[in-house]
Amino acid sequence: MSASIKLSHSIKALCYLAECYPEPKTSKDIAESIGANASKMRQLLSMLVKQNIVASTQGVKGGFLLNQDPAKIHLQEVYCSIEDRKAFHLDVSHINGESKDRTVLFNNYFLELFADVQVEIEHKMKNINISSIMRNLNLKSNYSVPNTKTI
Amino acid sequence: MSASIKLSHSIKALCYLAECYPEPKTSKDIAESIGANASKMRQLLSMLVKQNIVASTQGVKGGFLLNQDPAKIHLQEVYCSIEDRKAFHLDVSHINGESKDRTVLFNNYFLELFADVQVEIEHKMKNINISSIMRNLNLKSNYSVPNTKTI
DNA sequence: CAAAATGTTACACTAACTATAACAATTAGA
DNA sequence: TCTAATTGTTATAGTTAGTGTAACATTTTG
Repeated sequence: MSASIKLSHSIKALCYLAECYPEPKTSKDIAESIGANASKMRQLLSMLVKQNIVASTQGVKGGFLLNQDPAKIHLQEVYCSIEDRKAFHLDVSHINGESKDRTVLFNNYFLELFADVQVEIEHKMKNINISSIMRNLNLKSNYSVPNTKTI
Repeated sequence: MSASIKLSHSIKALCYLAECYPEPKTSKDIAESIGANASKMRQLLSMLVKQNIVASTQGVKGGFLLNQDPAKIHLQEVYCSIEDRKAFHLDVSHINGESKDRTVLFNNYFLELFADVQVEIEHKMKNINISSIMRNLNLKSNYSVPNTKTI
C-alpha cells in the first residue's frame, strides 16, 4: 500500500486550483504546473469531480475549478477518491480455498487487525486538509465561497 | 505499501513456533501448517533470524525455534524485519530532475507528511504482539524462558 | 461548423510481488 | 567419513499493480 504518486499529484493540483480560483484551469495547465502528464491528470481530476471536490466544464473555455473550501478538503477524502485500495490492506481473496478452520480463523482475524490500523491512518489523514498544506508551503489560497444568487 | 501476505505468513509462523516450543520446526513443517511454500517461508524466516526473533539450526534435526517471548514480539518489529518499504510511503526518487523550486518544496513537504502518518501506523503496530494475537485466536503459547545455566 | 476541452478506454512499459526451483553450506548421526 | 536433512541464498518465471501516453468520443463556445 501504499501511498502513491497519484496522491501527491492530486494534492498539487488542488493547491494549484485554490491559488488560481476562480479561474478554471485546463488539464494541460495543471499538468504543466506540476510536471505531469495531462491525460493522467484528467484521470485523477475526473475522480475528484465525481466526489464534487472539483467542478469541471467541457468545451472551449472549459476546465477544472475548485468546488469546495480548501479547509474542508481533507487528505482522507482525496485519498479515497483516487485509490480503491485501503492504505494498509491485506488481500486474502486468493488465499487457497482449502478452508481449513485454522486458516479461516487467522485470515478473519488479520482482516480485523489491518482494518484497525487502517482506522488510525484515516483518522490521521482527516486532520490534514488542503488549506493546512498550503499554509505549510506558504501558498496563498484565493478561494472564496461562490456567489449565491441574491434576491 | 502496503501490508502484504508476507506479514500474515510471518505472524502465522511465529504463532506456530510459539505453540510448538521448544521443539524446532522445519520450514517444511511450518509451510504445511499454514499452507505456504517452504522455500518462501525460509526466505521470511531467515529475515526473522537476522533480527533474533527466531533462532535457526541447520542440518539434520535442525529447524526454527522461537527466540523471544511472544509478548515481546511486536507487529512493528515483524513488519520491519520483512519489509524494506515503509507501510505508507511516497517514492519521490524518480520524480523528474528538473528541480524546479516549487516541485522540490512540495516533494519535501510530502515526505514529511507521509512520515507523520507512518509514525501513527508504527505506534499502532507496537501495541500488537504475538502473545495478544494468540490470545485473540485462542491459541496456547508454550513458550517459556530458556533454561539459563544454573550453578 | 470548427476548435477546444473533458471523459474514458486502451496499450505498452516498468516495478513489485509471488511461487517455485536449484544449489551451496552446514550439521547430526551411523 | 559419508549420507541425509536442513538452512540460507540466488535465480527465474508468472502475475499483478502502477505509470505514461495516445486515441477518440462527447461536449461546449463562438
